[in-house]
Amino acid sequence: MITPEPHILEPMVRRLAYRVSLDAADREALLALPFTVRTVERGGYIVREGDIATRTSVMLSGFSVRSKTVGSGARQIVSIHMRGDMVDLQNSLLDTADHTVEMLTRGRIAEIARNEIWRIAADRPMVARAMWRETLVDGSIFREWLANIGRRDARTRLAHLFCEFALRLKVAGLADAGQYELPMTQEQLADATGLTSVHINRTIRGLEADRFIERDDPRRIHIMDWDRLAEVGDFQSEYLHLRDGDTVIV
Amino acid sequence: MITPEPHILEPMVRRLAYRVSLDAADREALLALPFTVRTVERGGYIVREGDIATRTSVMLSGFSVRSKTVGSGARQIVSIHMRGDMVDLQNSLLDTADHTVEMLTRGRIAEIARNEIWRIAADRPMVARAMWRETLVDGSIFREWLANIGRRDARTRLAHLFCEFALRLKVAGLADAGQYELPMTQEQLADATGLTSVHINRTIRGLEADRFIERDDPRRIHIMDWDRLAEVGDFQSEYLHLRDGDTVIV
DNA sequence: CGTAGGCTTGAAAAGCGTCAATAGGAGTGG
DNA sequence: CCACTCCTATTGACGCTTTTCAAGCCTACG
Repeated sequence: MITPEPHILEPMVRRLAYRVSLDAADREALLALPFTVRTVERGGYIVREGDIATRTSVMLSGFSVRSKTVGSGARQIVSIHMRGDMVDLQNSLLDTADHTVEMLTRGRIAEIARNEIWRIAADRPMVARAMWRETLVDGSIFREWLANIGRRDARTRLAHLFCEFALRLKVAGLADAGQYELPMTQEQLADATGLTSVHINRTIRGLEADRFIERDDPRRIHIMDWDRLAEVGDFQSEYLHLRDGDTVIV
Repeated sequence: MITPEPHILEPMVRRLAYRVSLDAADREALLALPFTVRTVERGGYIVREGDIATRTSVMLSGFSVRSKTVGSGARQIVSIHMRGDMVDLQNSLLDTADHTVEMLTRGRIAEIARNEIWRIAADRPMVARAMWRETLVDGSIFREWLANIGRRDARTRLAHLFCEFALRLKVAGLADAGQYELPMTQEQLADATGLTSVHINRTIRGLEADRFIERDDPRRIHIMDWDRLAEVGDFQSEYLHLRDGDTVIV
């Protein structure tokens, strides 16, 4: 018996169909999009500040971050991307990229020309709707991050990020139970939370000391008790706009 | 001679046509959208967290802010809206609002049913494109705010906000030279920048002492020298995606 | 087996928050 | 028109969270 090879763009279709119902023709049209696959090393760039946007990149594997650099040289990570995310849908209508997208780990991306995206959006209303929805969820996450960085202390901020990670990984099918491998260094966690790596270290160790999480290896997070972690992280999953079953970790 | 009464939705059309070219038919279709006008008092709500989104509100006059409240009770303002902004385009595809929109000043809004927005977007590709672009610019501003709050110190953060305000007011035709009336209290500025009102006060006074700005009345900001303020605020206007002529204050 | 990147920890400093008190102005009711 | 209240702005004193600077350690990898 032969299992048919899954289509490379399958993660994108799965994502778009997550909360908008796409019919067979929609799915077929999506899978028929012309694309090129590229493997990018850890630290490699998908988009650089100032680039002219000509294509959208779909994450197939690995993790990437979108970041901005301020005048002092400090960096702020504004979003984290994983399998299924369409990384540059955001910028497809704007002239030049105002940020950088960089791989956190080695991974593969599928690049789709911008005009192909526009064409399918014009032809297939439900696909347009699904993509539109993705960007709105993105915006919702940006707003939550603003609240997180602007108004929560270090412990809450970090616990919140760990919760978000857990759910998004679960939805992307990349982690199951309450444990996962963090794809970020403590310095990157610092850039994502608006803290310093030293303070991230102390805060992680504090969460560990108080048994919210456990780590065998510095990057492997075990969530001891989802409810407790969500509480200390002031985490409510609504902003991720997930399906009901996906809003908690068992 | 009679000057024809300008149409109430004119500010919205002007905004949408700002960087996407809309033809006469597009404009007509936009102006033909059914709407209801509502005057909202200072402190009144346009959207409340948990509301089910059924309509989009176009700001006709006055100012509003979008905010989220965290567990500790602290509030984070995530965006500021003025004439021409379509406040709820963001949430039109998502189930329930994950934030609140509140008037900073008395003002008028035009409410348009969500399905009307969808209809015109489906019928008129360039209108869809213009609205899509608006939400992308919104996202770009969220990202800049994340960098601002996460990685800049209080003085830079506040100066940056003052610069953004100056340009947006100018583009909306609400302020001309380098001076404007701030529609926000210092406490609201604090909620927008992730600081406290006490520290905002000290920071404003510092900017004043060093002659970046002048104030006769606590709310009236005079920008002494745009280049200096932009420098201290680490402000580069690209993220607002304005037309070339609109990127500086005379 | 040496080097580099990431993690960890200590000590001290700085920026920003908290608490508290005062003052001015706008609106309100008598 | 005055007394009263509420809201906003302002300032001082103090304290705490987070940063900065610095050093040591571990592990992966060439």
